[in-house]
Amino acid sequence: MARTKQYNEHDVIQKAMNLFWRNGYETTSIRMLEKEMGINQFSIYSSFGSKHGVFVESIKAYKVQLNSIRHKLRDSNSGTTGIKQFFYDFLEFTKDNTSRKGCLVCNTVSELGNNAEEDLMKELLKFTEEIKVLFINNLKQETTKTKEDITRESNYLMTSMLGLSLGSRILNDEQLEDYIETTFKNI
Amino acid sequence: MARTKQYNEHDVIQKAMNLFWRNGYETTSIRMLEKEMGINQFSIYSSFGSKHGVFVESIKAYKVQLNSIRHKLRDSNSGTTGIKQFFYDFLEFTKDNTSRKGCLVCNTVSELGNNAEEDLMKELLKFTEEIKVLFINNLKQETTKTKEDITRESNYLMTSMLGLSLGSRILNDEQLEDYIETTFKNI
DNA sequence: CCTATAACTAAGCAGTTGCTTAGTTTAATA
DNA sequence: TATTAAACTAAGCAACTGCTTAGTTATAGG
Repeated sequence: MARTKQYNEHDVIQKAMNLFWRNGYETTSIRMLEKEMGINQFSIYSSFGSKHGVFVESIKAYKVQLNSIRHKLRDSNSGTTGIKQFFYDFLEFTKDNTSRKGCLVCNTVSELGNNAEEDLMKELLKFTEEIKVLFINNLKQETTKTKEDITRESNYLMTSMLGLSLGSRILNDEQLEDYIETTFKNI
Repeated sequence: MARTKQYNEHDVIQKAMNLFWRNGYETTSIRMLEKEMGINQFSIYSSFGSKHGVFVESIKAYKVQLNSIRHKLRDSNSGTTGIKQFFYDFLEFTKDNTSRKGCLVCNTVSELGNNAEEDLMKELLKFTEEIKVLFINNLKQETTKTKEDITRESNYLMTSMLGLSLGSRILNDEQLEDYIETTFKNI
């Protein structure tokens, strides 16, 4: 016996996520979110509780969006070739007009660092671990690799992704290709 | 015929730099700088003009501080071995008690991204290019490498440093060692 | 010892931050 | 159709932002 919401929570979080992705957490104000999400502050707070709450939901939405390339990696059966393709897929994924905006999770880890709330940081690092597990599974497809190789190379690849994320924001296509091609010469 | 400054501009910038390094640019407020630098806002503004001005001077101070390991790389004559040592030296350089705080330049590029003032971003990217030149000079010491190898691998190493910077803030020593060792396996 | 001038203090500026709340509108149900 | 509870609007809150300025203090040179 009451009014119905005039917005869809999923839709407005998608818009919030894109704003956070472009600007980072701190630089994105509630007023900016209001405009981008197209709803009043009251609605933001009644749906998500706080700016932090909007961000947590945005991170969840980001993970879902990343599933397109994550599942491709999960389902690939070509060892390191599949991982290399994931690196290239990621570059496509982060494209934003002329430039790239990196990985939202990596950007956030970098921006908030030790100042991030513990729960949030835990969630962000869990995400990087999940990617690493996918790397491990693909590395296992390479029959020549020992257990030690796989541990070492998965740490290598995960950290390389951090470099690719920041690199994607400031380097040109040629430099990025050099990076990816050489990265996979070592494994 | 007037009073003398009660502080040394070099000293207070050193303190400001450490605060920016730990917290990032946006999170560091003038009030925090006041406390850390031990001088009044008036003095900050009369010496450096603006918060941005304090930051620019802090970046300069950072570069000087990095000279300790940068000159070691410049003067090394052992090809990729010298570069690998630079990676390890960097880890030592960024140590802050138990954790590491990454590279101030990389952190800033990541935080400010496209929102950075053009001059500042130019200065930051110039810095990464300078490091790349040192990599190139060391790669040239490897007589087997072609010109194309050197271009490709210098782009690779420069981007790998970005990964090391962010990685240093969130990974443990074992993971970082895995990363560095694999990075230099085939180059 | 004066005096002029720069260094300094601390209060205050307008604008922004995340968040709240009093009052109004809407629509599903009785 | 009337009721009622949630959705909504917009004004406002205290705390903070970068920065300024009126007024005080200290000191190098005359």
